[in-house]
Amino acid sequence: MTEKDAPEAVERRRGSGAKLVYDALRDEILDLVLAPGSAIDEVELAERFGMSRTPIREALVRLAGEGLIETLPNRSTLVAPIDFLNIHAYFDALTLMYRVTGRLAAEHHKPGDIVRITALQADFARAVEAQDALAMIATNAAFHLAIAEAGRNPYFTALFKRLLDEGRRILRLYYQSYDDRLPHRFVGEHEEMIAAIAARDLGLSEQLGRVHADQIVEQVRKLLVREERLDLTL
Amino acid sequence: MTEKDAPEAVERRRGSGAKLVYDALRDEILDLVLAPGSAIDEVELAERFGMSRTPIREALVRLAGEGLIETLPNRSTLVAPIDFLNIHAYFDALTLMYRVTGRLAAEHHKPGDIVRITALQADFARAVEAQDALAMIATNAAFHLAIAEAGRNPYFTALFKRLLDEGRRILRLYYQSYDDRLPHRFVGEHEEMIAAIAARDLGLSEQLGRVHADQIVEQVRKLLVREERLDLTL
DNA sequence: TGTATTCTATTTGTCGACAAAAATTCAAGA
DNA sequence: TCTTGAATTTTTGTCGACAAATAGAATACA
Repeated sequence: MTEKDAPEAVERRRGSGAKLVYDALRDEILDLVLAPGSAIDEVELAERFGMSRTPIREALVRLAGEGLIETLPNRSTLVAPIDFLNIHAYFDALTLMYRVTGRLAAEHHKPGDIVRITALQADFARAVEAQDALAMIATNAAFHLAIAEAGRNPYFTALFKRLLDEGRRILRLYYQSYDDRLPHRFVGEHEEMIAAIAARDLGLSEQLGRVHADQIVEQVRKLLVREERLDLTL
Repeated sequence: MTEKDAPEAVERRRGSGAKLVYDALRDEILDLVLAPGSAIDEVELAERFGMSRTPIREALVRLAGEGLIETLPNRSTLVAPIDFLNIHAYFDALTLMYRVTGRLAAEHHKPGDIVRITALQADFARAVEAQDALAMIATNAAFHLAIAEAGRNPYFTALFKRLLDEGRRILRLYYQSYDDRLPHRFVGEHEEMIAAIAARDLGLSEQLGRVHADQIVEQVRKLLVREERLDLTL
């Protein structure tokens, strides 16, 4: 039961190793448990998960493919830094995906979709009530991803998923100093979005997506400006 | 020099193995040298490239991350089939990316960009003159990717790259039976796009992107209808 | 003849080991 | 003390081997 050199090692089905490590590392990166820019030690991970380096490396290759880590050839691999220089490009892409997925969801959603989306929205509302920042971030991303999936365009869904992932790291900074009125506003906006999608109002769904995105962008922008000022005064 | 069991094996720098295999397989998949849906044999590839299965597997993991192959756990890995059921989603995404990258290129391009884009357009024009279908496809994709890069949004560029890649396989079918007037029309449209981008006319650039996309979508759609009819008459 | 079951063969996922490359330490000389 | 260069340690990329999982062949049974 107690193995000092393999804390998370358990009996697993063959073939599940890489996925296990991938999921664990992904969450730790997105929740900022692993600091952006910090080094990743393959051997350490192998010991921690109680497996050889082979499945660890497979997980790292997959993470690198999604831009969550960076591998320097023959040298260390790092947790991808948050690129504040390209933050404008990020906001552009995020806003467009909010609009597009909103519109497509209104166009292509099927009966079960609204049920799923509503359930995830309830999860988000609960997290807001409980003031659980990590849960807010995760449930918010799940909610918007469900809308994207209702739009039934895997290309947009994949990009949006990547953007929401990257956003989890930024929001993790944001929610550390959040104004607690804002999440409540998001709850209301989410409900408007669901109604517009259910009513198959393409234009309104897209517009609400844009408004919602602008809301978030504006808040993060304020946060960044404040951070910059803090940097300057140090 | 002659090694019967490792045709492509040569002295390489350490660390280049996976990339070599990745590039080679990627080209063979996109040029339809490897048939969509066909199985991939790791051992065979290892022998062909004269290396062990480890770097081969790394290349396969990366290709799977980009959706170019599909891995069935504990079973074979196959070249990703062309998904004609989702072709509508593909066209939607492609059209939007043509528009967005056109607009952003007009907004953010820097001096060197126009030079690069013009050079790639010249390559495309040459391929059209030479009636070299494979070259047309490759240079066309490179041209549009250069426009995307001038737009300086890595998220859009990455999605567009993936779409253009996937498109290479579809166009490979298309150009087997192409009407030779069409590529010439594309040459003219490309030149209009360059002019609009250089003039920093955001609206026109976006509109030309849309027109260009519609052009391609319409042609591929016609092709698909024809193929369907052929299927029915068999 | 058709179906179920055991056996065999192929293929995949994982492992431990080794060598190349880089990072680090240490020593020598200015 | 600082720089240069050699020696050592650490870390990565690759390899060959083995075992689990599956597919296919062979056999038994109805």
